[in-house]
Amino acid sequence: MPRTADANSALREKTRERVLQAAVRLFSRHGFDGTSVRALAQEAGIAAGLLYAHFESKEAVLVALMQSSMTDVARTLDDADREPTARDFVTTMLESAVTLLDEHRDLWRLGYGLRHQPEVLARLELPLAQLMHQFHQRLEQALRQRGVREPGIEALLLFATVDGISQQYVQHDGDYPIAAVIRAAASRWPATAPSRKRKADRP
Amino acid sequence: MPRTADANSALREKTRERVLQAAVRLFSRHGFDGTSVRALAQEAGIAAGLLYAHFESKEAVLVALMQSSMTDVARTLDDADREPTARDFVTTMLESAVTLLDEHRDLWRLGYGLRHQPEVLARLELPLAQLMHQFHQRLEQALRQRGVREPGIEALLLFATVDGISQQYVQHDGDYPIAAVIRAAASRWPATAPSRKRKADRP
Amino acid sequence: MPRTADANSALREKTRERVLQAAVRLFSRHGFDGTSVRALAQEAGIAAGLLYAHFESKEAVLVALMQSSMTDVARTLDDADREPTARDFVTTMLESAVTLLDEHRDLWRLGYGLRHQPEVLARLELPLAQLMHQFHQRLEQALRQRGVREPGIEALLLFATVDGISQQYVQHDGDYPIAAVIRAAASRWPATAPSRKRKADRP
Amino acid sequence: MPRTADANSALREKTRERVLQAAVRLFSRHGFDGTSVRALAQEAGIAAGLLYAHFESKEAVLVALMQSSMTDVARTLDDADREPTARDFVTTMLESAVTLLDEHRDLWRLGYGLRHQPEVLARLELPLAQLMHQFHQRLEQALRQRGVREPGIEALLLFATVDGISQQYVQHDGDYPIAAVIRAAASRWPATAPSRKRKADRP
DNA sequence: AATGAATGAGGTTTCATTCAT
DNA sequence: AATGAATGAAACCTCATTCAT
Repeated sequence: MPRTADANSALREKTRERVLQAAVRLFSRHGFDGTSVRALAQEAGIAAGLLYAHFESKEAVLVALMQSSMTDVARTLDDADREPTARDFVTTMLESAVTLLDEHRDLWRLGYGLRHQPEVLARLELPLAQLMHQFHQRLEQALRQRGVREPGIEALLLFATVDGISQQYVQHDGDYPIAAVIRAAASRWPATAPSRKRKADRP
Repeated sequence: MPRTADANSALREKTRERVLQAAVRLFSRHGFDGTSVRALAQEAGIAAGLLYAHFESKEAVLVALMQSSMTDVARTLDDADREPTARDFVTTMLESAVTLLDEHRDLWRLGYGLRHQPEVLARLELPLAQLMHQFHQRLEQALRQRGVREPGIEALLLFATVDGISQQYVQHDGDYPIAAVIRAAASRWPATAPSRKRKADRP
Repeated sequence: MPRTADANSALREKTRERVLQAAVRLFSRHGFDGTSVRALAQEAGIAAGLLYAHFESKEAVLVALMQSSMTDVARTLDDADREPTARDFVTTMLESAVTLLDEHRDLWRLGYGLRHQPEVLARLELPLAQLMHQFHQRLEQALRQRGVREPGIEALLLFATVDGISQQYVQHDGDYPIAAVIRAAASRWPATAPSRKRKADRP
Repeated sequence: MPRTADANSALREKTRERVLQAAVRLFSRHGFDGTSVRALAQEAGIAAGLLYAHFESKEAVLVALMQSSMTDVARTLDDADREPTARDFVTTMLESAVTLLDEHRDLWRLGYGLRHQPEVLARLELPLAQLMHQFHQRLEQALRQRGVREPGIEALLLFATVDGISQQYVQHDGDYPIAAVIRAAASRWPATAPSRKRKADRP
């Protein structure tokens, strides 16, 4: 009689997870092309062939990885959106980003490396541009609601700042005075809540 | 009968240049591993074998490329250093960076892609960390001289901001309100010159 | 509690049969190497591993198939042997062959494909040459008994003709005027029964 | 300075030819799938990689082979078409076929093996059905001109006979009384030239 | 009897690099 | 300086087969 369906399912999940974890580690260090499937399988502790029972191709592993990273992004905004003032918003967003980076440092390093290769991105069919657009929209809206003038431009600047700080933080790998930098960055934004006018309460 | 030494030398230089230009284009689009020597030679209009008369290896082409990009960075600082106030310093540095990016967009894309792969960087023997350290030192010094408090932290923030804006600018490929973003970014920095105290004129 | 031995045995037989049928279909279309065990198992509706409870290897499936086809051949001769004249003998043999081909078209296609690869045949250990020799012997004997002169040569010709017609018939897959061709082929052979002389009754 | 264009061209041609010859030998013995590219290259005396400078894929080698074999077929008909009577036509066609088979025995063995695998043929995009149709048309026309009644059916029979004899001949590899079989086969066809009526000279 | 996860050898193909000319 | 045929290592992936359950 076969293994129980449950046992099988657990087995599959475990292996899949090991592959993904090995992939983050190796891809982020040696690059996607610099990581052979054999090396990947070895790091995951499985036979090379088995990888293809879980992923269609080496590329599919990368795609799975990046997709999981893309859903993570929105969280920083969700966290920040609870703050009333622009300054707190920025602070929280940066702190949330740092938490994220601490958890998934390698995954993000990988993403940063991929971002600037259009043909590669196209092959992976990741909706990156679309995601960034949505992110910017939400940023602009958040800043407008907190009384920031020129929220479109300011959103771009904030995005760039968060992105820049994040990359520096990831790159310095430990010895980066992130708290102080966050404080300095946030101090550039107004600490006062906007006068309580929203769409709804116009006279 | 041999060509004159001069003519030969000029030919060499021309071919070398064509290879480098082809390399920026292809590496930045398809990645280093995604570009075959054959494709590179074809794009440069030469036979594959000839490439090895000019470069030791495919990797050496990449190294030559990155080195040329690294020397460029200092220019933004040189330009900015002539400005008296922090705000003008930031403005000029960003404007200078944009000029640089306009000229060498692909080269920078390539660099951004490489930056986060430690093992790859190690193989290329590029003194990236060292360069970034120097750059930070100069930034800190520049800010201190212009009366900025906590110049160490502020230098980090400025670096991150310039880096973030640059990447966004490169990535948006044309439709980025760079002037407005620069203005917004610079507006965060003091517009007044420091009281005229330099090293020399302490009592 | 175990199933009864009978039920088990019937199950085994059914599964085995399904595998064989799936194998004819797939092997004949995609070739032996072009058919994976996985695909074979799927077509048979069983798990890949189970195949090995019924056959030693993928090759063993092929061997079983070909053996079953080889025993079939003799039937055409058995059928034809009842006819008194050479012409009827040929007619019946061809008609019997057509019946066989209609029943096992794919199996024969498969066999035709294998026939000309000596090293493959050797690996399968099919006594093909031996079988063809026996077949030829019986043909020669049959023709001699029906008064055909040079029965050895004529047997070769008859064999070739039956073989050629059979392959054309299989290949045309439906639109082949087989009846007319059989008539034309048979018309080449004498329609008279031999005078009732056998070995024994020479003076 | 590069090799002369001529020298290069000769080099290429030589290598290509060696690959093709190695391919006939190996494919015909072990089958297409049973022959690895490595084995093929070794038999051809070249490095495995070089094969791909001459052929797009292993499959392309097979296609090149089969194409060359297909042009050969028409020759047997050209030869036979010079004969005035049906019997001589058949004799010459068979003799011509034998010459062909002697020259390209392995190539034809290969073809016979491929013929019955529809999906494989489809992938190779060989116009086999079309070719066989043309061949049949020419046969029918030839027989009609030589006064054979029911030339359509007779052409099919002749085709099958030639095909059958050819395969037997190839398969017996030496010890086949081909001359006698040809004589026996041809004796079935009328030895008289048709009364000299052609389309044009009807009253 | 039956399942399907797992293995690891071997398949085709690509590619950086060398070398004869 | 320049060519492109040739090499051979290594890449990705498939597959027959085994094995725990």
